[in-house]
Amino acid sequence: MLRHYDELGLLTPERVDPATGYRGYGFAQLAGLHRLVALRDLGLSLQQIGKVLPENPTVEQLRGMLRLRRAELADQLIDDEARLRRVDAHLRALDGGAVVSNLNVVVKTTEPITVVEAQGPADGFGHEHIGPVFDRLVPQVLESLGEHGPRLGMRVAWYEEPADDGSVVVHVGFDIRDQDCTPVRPARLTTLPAVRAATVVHTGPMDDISLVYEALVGWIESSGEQLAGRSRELYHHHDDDHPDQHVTELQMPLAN
Amino acid sequence: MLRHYDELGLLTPERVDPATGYRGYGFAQLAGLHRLVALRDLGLSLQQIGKVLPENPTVEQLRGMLRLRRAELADQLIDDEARLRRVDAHLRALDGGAVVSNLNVVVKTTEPITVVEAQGPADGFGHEHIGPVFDRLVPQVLESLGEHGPRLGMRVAWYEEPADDGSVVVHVGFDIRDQDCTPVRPARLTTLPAVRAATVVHTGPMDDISLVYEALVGWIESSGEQLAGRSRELYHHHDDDHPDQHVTELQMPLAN
DNA sequence: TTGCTCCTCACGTCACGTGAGGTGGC
DNA sequence: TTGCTCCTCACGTCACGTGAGGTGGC
Repeated sequence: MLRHYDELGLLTPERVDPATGYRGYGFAQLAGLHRLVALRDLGLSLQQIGKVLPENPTVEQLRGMLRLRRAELADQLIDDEARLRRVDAHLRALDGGAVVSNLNVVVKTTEPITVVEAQGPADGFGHEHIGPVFDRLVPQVLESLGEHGPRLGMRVAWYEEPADDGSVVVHVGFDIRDQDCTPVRPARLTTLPAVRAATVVHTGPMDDISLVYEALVGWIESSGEQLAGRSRELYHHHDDDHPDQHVTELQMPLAN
Repeated sequence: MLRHYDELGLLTPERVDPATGYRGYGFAQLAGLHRLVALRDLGLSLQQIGKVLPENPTVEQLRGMLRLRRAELADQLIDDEARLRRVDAHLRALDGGAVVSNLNVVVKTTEPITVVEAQGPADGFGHEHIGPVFDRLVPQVLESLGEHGPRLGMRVAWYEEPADDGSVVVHVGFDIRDQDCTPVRPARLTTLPAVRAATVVHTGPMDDISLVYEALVGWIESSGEQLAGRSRELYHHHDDDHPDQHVTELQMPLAN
């Protein structure tokens, strides 16, 4: 440690034997070392310490550095508390005998997505209700673009708040990246904003998706997070001939 | 990031172009990447992740790994909270217009010290009371060792709880490291146990020491720590001809 | 022919810890 | 002569990020 501090010029030995190179420290240096260690124990980097150690700095400089450090520590505490709750959420999910493959919930901030979309009502959330509505809406979107439409990317779906009778308004669209596009009639352009969301990637047929929904909702509750807004489904890869290879991402927006 | 994971064998591309070396990933790999990222976000190392990623591990293994991580995180939270309080204590000391040179309080666990010591009463804590008692006790210790005593190290002093009239029992001794020694009569062998303590190094005459005491007590209070046991004074370097070069360390034991 | 994307090294980050190989004074 | 302490490189840690220099396909 002392060799390291010598090398960085933070604590130069009082004397160095010219023949052997032995470092010799004086009693007067103990206070300097002590201060160095004190600052290091606050989590300051040696570079920062180097700035305030020798040229005795103003109280204002010290205060500024400590305030900065205070803010960093406070942020880190918040992050680590959230991390701890996420670990707990995974542990509880394991104890609950996870139905869906576990340990794959990621909290992330999504990118905004611009989609051409159409909407329509369904009688409920079940696959049997939603599937036919998709089959009706998707052609609507494609037709709205005419001959020279943009190249369509990933399919995306989301749902409005369900009515009292359980019916929901379904939205289906396609990512168009940054291409220009002016869809007609029922179809329209929508930009899904960036959100912080709990996300899961589901591989397999859509029949299972309700289990994934349940698991994700349970995970969010036990992680101390709060749902804020409607879920999104991203169809990264859907080949109708191989439903077991479907790759779907579920995103549930979180408060904050 | 993907290159790094490929190199570590955590996520091998589905296909690599033999001519160009271009990495190609399949949709089926998205779930694996997602799980990897999920585990990384919990703060697990890539090495740990490597152990549970491919060979699908038992729930017990996963639970063990998460429990371990949980404990690490909890410890880290406690440490960081204490660190934050220390930063705050320094900030408050700065605002209070620190009398003694600041930012040099270190919380550390001391080594045990074995000393030959003698004790005697003083009328109070002031330098004027303590000084003469030292002058009387030190020769007592030296005489107790006879001709071939151990080589004496650093001088150490500590104090018993003061009586109602303000008088205190003063202890003075010398570090004998690991040498054997059988002192006679009033002097005796004492081992000061290892303690967690808030410590300050004071450079200069002992007249100032009461200010250092005050500052240290204030710092401890505002750092959220608690005093536990009597202070110690370590006289690292005392040359009577140069009192301004005295190097004294003050140690105040803390709870925990 | 010009961009563009992706490739492979190789080095930097942060605060040391840990050998390897060597040496002066007891 | 044998230990002992201290010395100087040099490399490893951890998860990538960042150039430098190069290349195949549009």
